[in-house]
Amino acid sequence: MRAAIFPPVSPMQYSEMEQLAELLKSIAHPIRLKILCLLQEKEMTVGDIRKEVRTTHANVSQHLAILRSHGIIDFRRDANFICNRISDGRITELIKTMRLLFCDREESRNA
Amino acid sequence: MRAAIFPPVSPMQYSEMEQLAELLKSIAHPIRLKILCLLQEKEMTVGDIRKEVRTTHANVSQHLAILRSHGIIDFRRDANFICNRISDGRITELIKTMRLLFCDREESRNA
DNA sequence: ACAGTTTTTAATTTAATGCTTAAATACATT
DNA sequence: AATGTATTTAAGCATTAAATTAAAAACTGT
Repeated sequence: MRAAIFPPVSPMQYSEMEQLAELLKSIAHPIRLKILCLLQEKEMTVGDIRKEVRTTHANVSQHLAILRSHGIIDFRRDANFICNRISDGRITELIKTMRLLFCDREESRNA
Repeated sequence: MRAAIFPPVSPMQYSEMEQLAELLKSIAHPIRLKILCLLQEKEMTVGDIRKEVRTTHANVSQHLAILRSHGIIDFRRDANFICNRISDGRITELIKTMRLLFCDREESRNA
């Protein structure tokens, strides 16, 4: 396999590492990860999500707030309902990559 | 843009989400992220890493232990030096993807 | 304006993380 | 075996994160 498919990656300033770590922390939770996977398919309300996740409405709402505060998701209001959706395409890509690397069977495990 | 470049991704069991969240948590720290970026290039000792990171030897060692306990890195002994290196190719891929998505300038920001 | 949804906020408790310091272990050299 | 260097471990403390519960907002329909 060739070495230079990817362009040279940028340096790694500490501030960049801090920002990236912040972002990763915000998605490094089983419920938030699940929420992001669900939102890949369609927009969903707190209630919709709660059905898939086995916790309280309040808790789902808190997790959504965390994702929102990091600009990862977005919402629109429809009457009483708040429809949440992914707002940063990079997150969609990242989730896809992670699922390919770590959730699919026995693949791409070598350097 | 086409929808089906990627093969269908696997389901999302809660246990899988938990595992993945664990893994993400272990890399979601600025120092550990920096360590992983450094180890992309070459193997390094605690001392080598400490020069790049501005913290104590003990602290670097603790962060390395966390990465080791998740099977992300590996080491070999050379006299009293311990040379650390990445042991899971999927992590290399993940780091590369993240740097492309989030550290390079102004790119790939749209869905 | 009142009752019925849906969602958010706040307060509390509990658990997990991260850093610092100091002491211990592992190996090499003399 | 004694000293020196590299690394790890352990204890203590401070900070942050997560879940639960209860109360408050935001909106709809009557």
